[in-house]
Amino acid sequence: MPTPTKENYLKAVFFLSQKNQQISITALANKMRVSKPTANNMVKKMEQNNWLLYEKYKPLELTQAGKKMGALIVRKHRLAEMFLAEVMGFGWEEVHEIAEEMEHLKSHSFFDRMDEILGFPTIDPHGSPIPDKNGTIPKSTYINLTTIKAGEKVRLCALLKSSRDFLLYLNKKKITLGTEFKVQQIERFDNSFEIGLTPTKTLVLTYEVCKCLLVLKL
Amino acid sequence: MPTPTKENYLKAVFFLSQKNQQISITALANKMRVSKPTANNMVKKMEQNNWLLYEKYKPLELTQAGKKMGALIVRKHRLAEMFLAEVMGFGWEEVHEIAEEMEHLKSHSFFDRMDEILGFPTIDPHGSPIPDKNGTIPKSTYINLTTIKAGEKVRLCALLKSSRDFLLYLNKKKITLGTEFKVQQIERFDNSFEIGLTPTKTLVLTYEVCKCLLVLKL
DNA sequence: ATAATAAGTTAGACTGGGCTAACAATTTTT
DNA sequence: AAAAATTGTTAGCCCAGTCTAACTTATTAT
Repeated sequence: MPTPTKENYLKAVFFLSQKNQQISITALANKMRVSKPTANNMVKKMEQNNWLLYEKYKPLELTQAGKKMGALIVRKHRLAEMFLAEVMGFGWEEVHEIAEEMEHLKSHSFFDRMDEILGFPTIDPHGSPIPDKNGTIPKSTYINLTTIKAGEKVRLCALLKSSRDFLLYLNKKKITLGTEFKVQQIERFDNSFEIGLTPTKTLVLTYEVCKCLLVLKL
Repeated sequence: MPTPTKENYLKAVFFLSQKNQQISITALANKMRVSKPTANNMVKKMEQNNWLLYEKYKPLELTQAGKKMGALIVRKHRLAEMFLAEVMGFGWEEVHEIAEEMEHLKSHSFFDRMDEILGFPTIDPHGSPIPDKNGTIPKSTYINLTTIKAGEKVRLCALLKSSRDFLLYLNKKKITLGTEFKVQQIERFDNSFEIGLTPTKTLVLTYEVCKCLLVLKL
């Protein structure tokens, strides 16, 4: 039985390996906010657990078993988030922190029941995919708002960032998943986007914000 | 922040002090299934945390703070059980094990929301009282089935034991909280109770079983 | 009152998860 | 190619939570 601590390391490697293909011990230490020797030490244990492969000065690489375990932890996290939002009425800015604790619960039936109650959801409240029971992650076809040309209409489908501040910003602007809008103009100087939510309501989004929004063209 | 381990020790002392007024280190060690030195060691730490008072060879005594903390863990446990049963549809024989994990979650808002959704329940699925937010436990007025005389009618209100086997036994006999019945006869030899659930359906309960049933006279 | 039993304690060891300080190995920069 | 910066490792320490073996102190029984 992996401890919550080990699960968190595994999750960290899992997420890092989804973006940076190169994961160093140092990167892991930074992500986990521990010292390098601590990360080093843990990597050796994870290797013994057969979760990953590691050779000195080479990038960490998850094994198949490691990838699956990582995905299953993410599954628990996202199912919990969805349950908290949909069934318990929490806001999308509140669910992450609670799910961070819940993802370490061992009871399978608890998560299975949540899954069932939710109708086997495929995305969490931030639009992130929920891995299935085998650890397979549905491939998303969403595209980044920054790739959209002026004049096009889109629907917001997911976020690349789910920090509390960002989510509260979106709340303030009344932007939720499913919100549809038209890119009216893209400012040359700063790459900011002027978007039209309704015929009368327009909004300016900085490039920083746009980078975090995943949409589908309508 | 107390660790789950410390919380479990506290809970153990809390429960033992509700029955046996005399709680020894040995009793705690047995309850926690650890060695005596381990229990001894932990008691010293709990003393430093101001959860209890202890003098060599004298019984452990919880402080006010310790009692409150213990009650609040029990509160989390029982709220969770109630939520699992009422909202998520788990059977009363399934909830304990899951709640055993959930009681260590730190998120206050999570438990507050459960409480709200459940309509601020005062008992859990086994009829045990749910301590309030101050750690106060509603005093129950239920009486033991064994004190009932033949001929009286009662309603089952709580259980003194919630082991899986016992709960499955009650399921099989179709006995739930709220079930009403009449004590038809008490057998001299073995103190077994013959009870009438409906005019046509009677059942024999051993004394062992009766000891675990708390009822109200009708 | 003494012997037997039970309860509590001490000492020393182990694992998991952390740390710092110092050093070694590899890359990068110049 | 040499110097500088980065990355990884070792050694030694810490705390939490656990153990066993051996010992001390009470309690109970005779």
